[in-house]
Amino acid sequence: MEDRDHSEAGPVLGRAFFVRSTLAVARDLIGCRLHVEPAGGEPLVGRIVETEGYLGREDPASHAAGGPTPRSAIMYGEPAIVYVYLIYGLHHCLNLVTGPEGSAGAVLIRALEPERGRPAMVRRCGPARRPADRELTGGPGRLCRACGIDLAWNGLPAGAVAPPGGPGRLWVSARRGPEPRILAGGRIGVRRGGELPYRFVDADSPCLSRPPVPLR
DNA sequence: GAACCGATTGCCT
DNA sequence: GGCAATCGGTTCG
Repeated sequence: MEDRDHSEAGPVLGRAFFVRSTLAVARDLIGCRLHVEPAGGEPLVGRIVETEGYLGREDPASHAAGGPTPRSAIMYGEPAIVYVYLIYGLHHCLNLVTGPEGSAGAVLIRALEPERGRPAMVRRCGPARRPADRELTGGPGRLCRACGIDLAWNGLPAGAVAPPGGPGRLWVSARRGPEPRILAGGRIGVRRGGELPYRFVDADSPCLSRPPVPLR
């Protein structure tokens, strides 16, 4: 079947998917779909096209480097938990905890292709008239803004029922459709550990925050 | 307590 | 290409 309908969501990915090695999860998330249902808002779906793996204690670029702190403790916990932090006092970044408890791995979701709820994303974007997809969800801060993700989402289990009074719910569904052309390259914006090939992109996506960074 | 910093973005020259 | 914005977390005294 060449023209299958890919609009139907694949199975929801659970603990078994996220408990694997951080880099395997980061790579396999490319082409999967992120579903976000903010409390009282409309459902949003985006195709994941850019991720970065952050290993645990031994990864100098990770918040988990050098042992747990109050902020990074969540990375040392169970996989499939949402880790959100504020960067530069301005932007939020969405991560999913990976690997077995104690390994402190996480995958940063860096870019999406909007598939559902685009008008709501544009509304959160502010006064810009006709933003391109890349301006909406191409970049970790941008995609959080588009989806309404902030610190209130920190600690939420992906796939769980929305807790009363909580920010909403969020989950990831398995890849459907053609196999993406996945490229690995250097991570963006990190001071130490940037030369490691821990960033994964769908090479054919127009929504990447930056082009693939080749490693020499 | 105070100082410093960052897994970013948008606007400036 | 440069750089300011802005604040929670971390570190240091």
